[in-house]
Amino acid sequence: MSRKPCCVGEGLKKGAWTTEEDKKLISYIHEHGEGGWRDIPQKAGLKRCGKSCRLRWANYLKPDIKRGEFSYEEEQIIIMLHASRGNKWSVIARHLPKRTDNEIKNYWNTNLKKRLIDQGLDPLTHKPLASTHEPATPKTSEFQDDSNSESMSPKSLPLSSGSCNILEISNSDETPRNYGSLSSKESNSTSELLNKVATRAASMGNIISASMEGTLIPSTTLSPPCLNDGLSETSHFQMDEFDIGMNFDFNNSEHDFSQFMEEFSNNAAEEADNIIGYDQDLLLSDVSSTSVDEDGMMPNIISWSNYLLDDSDFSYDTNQD
DNA sequence: AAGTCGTTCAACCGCTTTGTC
DNA sequence: AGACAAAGCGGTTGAACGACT
Repeated sequence: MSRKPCCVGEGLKKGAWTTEEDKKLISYIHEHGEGGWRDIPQKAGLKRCGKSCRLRWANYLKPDIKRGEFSYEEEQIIIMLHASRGNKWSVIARHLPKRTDNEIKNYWNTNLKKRLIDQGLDPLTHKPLASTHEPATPKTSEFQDDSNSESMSPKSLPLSSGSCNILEISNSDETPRNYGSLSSKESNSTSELLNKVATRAASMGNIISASMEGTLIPSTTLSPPCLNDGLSETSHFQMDEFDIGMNFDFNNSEHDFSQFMEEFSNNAAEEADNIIGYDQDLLLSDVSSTSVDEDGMMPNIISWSNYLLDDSDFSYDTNQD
């Protein structure tokens, strides 16, 4: 009665695919279409299990897959979505057309994760490492699993005790990126700055997440999830029970994002300063499936995240030094 | 030149979810 | 409702490669 394992068979090949195998698979799928993976190996003359065929096709051979370097916008979308969704690679992949979840996952683990760590941020929570003295990883929702992978990863270790080496941020990455506003200042106020950054990221993640889920509702008549079209009047943002607690007139500004975020981050940062163990549960309002207005979301995510990481006017109080 | 080490990423593994009968 | 197959998903592995000694 036990279920038949799908990939157990004699003479089944493992490991890297040859071009010959690729050709066979492509040719078969072109002729017969996707699906019926269990039977494909036999019919296509491949000594592979069906699962392996499906993965090879989905992650590599499929014609509409975009490969190669990730753009800056893509990186920021990944960071933003990861802040709100955690390791939901397939969810993140849905917002990066032509990228596979596997590729995003790899890119996160090999690049973005390290970059966050270099910035003194916990890649799990997107909060400053400096402020998380105890491994107070929120044991709720999807972040649990990654905590294990954190401890096992030799690549993600350790920052010099509690100090955030912010001056290295822009140099740790060969690609010129506009992190200058973060890296050009003295490091004494690093913790405070990073707290703000992390708070922003987490809060932005909240907003994006809520926006995608349709739970971001202004107390006025704005209808979710569209952020850009609906914000025609002063909107008071609220997510379920979580009241962001601010009003903003999106029409009355030349720099919507900066002003909104300035006000928003001040609010959030104050709260974060006062509340140790910023309630991560607020970030974890994941839903099983997300219906997203792609047209509405993409420009917003990009511009919002651009603001988050790019804005050279990032408020920074040097008097604290 | 040879050995070591670190990084990357395709592929695998095992579990979960979804669909069908 | 339950059993089963197929597909989806996320964590992990290991081969390949480049940098360094």
